[in-house]
Amino acid sequence: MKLNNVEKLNNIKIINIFIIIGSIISILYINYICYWKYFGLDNIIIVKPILIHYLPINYILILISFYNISSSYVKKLLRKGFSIIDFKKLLFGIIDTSCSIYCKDNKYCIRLYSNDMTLHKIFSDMIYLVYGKKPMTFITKNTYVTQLYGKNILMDIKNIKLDFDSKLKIEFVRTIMSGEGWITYSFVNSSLGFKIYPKLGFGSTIPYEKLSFYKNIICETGINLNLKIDKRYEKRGYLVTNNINDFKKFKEIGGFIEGIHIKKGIFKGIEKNSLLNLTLKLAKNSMNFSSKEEALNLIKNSCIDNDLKVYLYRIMLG
DNA sequence: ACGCCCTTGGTCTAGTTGCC
DNA sequence: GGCAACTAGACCAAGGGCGT
Repeated sequence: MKLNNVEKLNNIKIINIFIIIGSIISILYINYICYWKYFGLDNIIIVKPILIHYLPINYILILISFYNISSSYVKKLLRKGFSIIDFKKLLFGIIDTSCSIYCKDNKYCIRLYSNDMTLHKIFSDMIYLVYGKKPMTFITKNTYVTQLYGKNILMDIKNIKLDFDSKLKIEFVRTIMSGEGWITYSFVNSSLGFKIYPKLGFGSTIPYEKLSFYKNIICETGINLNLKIDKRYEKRGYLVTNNINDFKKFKEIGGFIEGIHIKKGIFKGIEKNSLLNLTLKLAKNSMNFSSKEEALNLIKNSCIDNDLKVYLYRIMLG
């Protein structure tokens, strides 16, 4: 019997559920023989240290299984009824904006660079779902790299006809924004103190034609990004807005994919959605700070609190 | 004319690319 | 996978438009 890729993903989930149940049973059993069965008996001294030694393994297994089950974005889309063709279009967005293609001797290497594991997991899951290939992810000095050799995959994706219904367009924008989108602040020292100006943008030193293409698609979801040319390079630039209505609209369509973090800069490590939510919160009350440090501390602490809440909420939901 | 604040664009360097 | 060269992804401060 040949399983299709959706069935394989579901089987991985079932295996992980078994690991969790098995781990919980073994923890309960170990606790039972350590603390109840042998409680008060002489051999507790021999039995207890050996068995307790195995306890962390069970907890680690549970954590790994929860992590495996919760690679949720691709599965959420499957549940929403996204087809293989839809996933191919999303892959086009990821490959076209976030990946590099290295070609030599008629071999095509597709590489995704990012220090955010969530994006790698989504990319790998999508490739596996659509083409049945598991890309290899490895760590280099500063970042993770996911790569696969696949001329056929590349040709197939490059030739895909890019037409979207509104549901797919929104996920397309969320996907490319999660890879190449950025959110940050300008800190300006005014007479009233330090003021912060949020910026929501896409890409950097991207060729003009490609920028126009993505500007239009993003615009069709109600988010107006302005095209800025970086004069250091020939017809290259980025998209950016500081209009809070565009931030609101982006939040309305779902914002960045959950779990995507800022790659570098002063906000490195903060979840992009946390900063987006905080920006919308701060926009309601114009805030001045006595120093840049004060502004930075407030932003970072608020985002870390929010990340923690989201994390605890996810654990509660299992 | 003044000053606030949005916009522009130069600069920096960590992350990415191309080659091995 | 490792490494050197290069550039993508911000960062930051000056310019200039606009309201008073």
